[in-house]
Amino acid sequence: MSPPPSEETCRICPAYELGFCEFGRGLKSGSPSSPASEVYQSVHGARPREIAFRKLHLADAFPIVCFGWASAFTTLGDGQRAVLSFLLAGDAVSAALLFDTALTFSVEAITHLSYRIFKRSDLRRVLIRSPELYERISSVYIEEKARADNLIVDLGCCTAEERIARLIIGLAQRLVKRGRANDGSAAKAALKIEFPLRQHHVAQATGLTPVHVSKVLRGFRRRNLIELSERSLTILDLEKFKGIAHNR
Amino acid sequence: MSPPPSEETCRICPAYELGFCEFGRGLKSGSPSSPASEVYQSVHGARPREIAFRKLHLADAFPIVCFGWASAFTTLGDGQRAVLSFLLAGDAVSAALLFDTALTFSVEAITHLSYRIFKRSDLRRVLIRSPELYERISSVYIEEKARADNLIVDLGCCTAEERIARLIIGLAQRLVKRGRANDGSAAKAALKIEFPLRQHHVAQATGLTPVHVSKVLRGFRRRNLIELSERSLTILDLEKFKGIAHNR
DNA sequence: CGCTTCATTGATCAATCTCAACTCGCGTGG
DNA sequence: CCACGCGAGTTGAGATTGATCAATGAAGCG
Repeated sequence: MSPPPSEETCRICPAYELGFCEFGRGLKSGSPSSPASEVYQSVHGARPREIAFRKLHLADAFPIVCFGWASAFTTLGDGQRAVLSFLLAGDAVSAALLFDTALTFSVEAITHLSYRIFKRSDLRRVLIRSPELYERISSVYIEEKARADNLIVDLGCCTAEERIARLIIGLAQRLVKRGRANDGSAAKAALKIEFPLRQHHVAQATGLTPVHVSKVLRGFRRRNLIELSERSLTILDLEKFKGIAHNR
Repeated sequence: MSPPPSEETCRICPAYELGFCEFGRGLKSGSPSSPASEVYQSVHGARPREIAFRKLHLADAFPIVCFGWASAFTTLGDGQRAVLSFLLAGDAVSAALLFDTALTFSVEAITHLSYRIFKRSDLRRVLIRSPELYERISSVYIEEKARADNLIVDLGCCTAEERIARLIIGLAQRLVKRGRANDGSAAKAALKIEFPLRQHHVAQATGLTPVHVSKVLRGFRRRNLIELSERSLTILDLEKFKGIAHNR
């Protein structure tokens, strides 16, 4: 069932020409000693709905997403899933994997996915010598933690509308930062992004029911706040939409 | 209003005799070069309800709690608070402070609090040379992140009863691990811990209303699951109580 | 002694869930 | 080519959880 790891999927990786990927860019250009050559890395792929990594045990690997979307989730006793975060191209699967072999969650491909696996042991060795890489990894950790804390606040304090709006805006901002969507500042009002998430993904990430997600999204559409079709989403009125997300 | 930093509060720190504190133990004993002496650290205190650290900007500091309980929280636009975690003696305030100067949340003392502030720049320098310290800091990060992820799952999937039970059990386990409460394995059934949290703390940490927390706790007491008085909490039937927490 | 914080309790309200039925599109096997 | 099943989304009715509002009492503290 699992597809052969293919070089091909990785050629369409948006960061292919930059080096390894978003993350690995620093390895290639930055430091004088060019530590990139010391860090073994291999390419892998996964199809939609395939589990790329299972919770626990993951040997000497530090994987980074190069193309596609994935969800990091845990399964509860009754089979219910909780999504901890969505992984986009350029995201490390987990900063914790630099320090520990055990992954604390599972990863499922949402779209076709391609990722590279670096060797943790190599990476750690290089990390000590390369201040630039050290900074890069620090910022991976910091952003990861900040997003987790943010989600805690959302789940603890926000209504369904707010949670969903914040999720969407958060994803949009991450895409904009990576140049995968044009900032609303130019077109002012509208902001269009790819959006391969199903409603059940949104539900699992916001702690809501798929049924309720459907109703809230329909509400957004009826109020002409967003447009949603063909796996892409347009925020029609960015200001007003942010207003919903930042109510409190 | 802020109390003078007092050496005295720190003398009753349970880890006082071990070195600096739970965390600093490794600095003193482990490495041959005894890097402890290189790391500047100062002692501080805070009274109940005092804000020990405010969100953003915190210079060259890496603080560690030596005595007491504190809450790490963020304030929303409307003044509402969300508690991200409770800090116990031996906890670093935030692993992120090793990498970045900005604290992403505020910290309020719940009980009388004493903490030590290490210099991040010193710590980082030592960190590179000392594998033991490196491991220690790694585990701080990993546990911090695991707890955050865990809370996300709780808030996303659990009922009020489950959330509160899980919070209590989580705190009990942390105290047991530090030898601040005797594991239920001996006494089998009951487990008594210090519990300085007010119901509004529990509410902010579980995303519930203080009113509802009161009702749930009363329910626990009426069913003889817990006993709660004088700032201490006893889990009367650990098995049954865990059953409530692990329903899903 | 009076103020503030904390906890409790009941009545009512609102947000979200649950259940169920239905549609649509798509891929598969006959 | 068609029938079928499956996953995804929609919609409505009713149930439930937890929020809100309000009143009260107890405890701690200056």
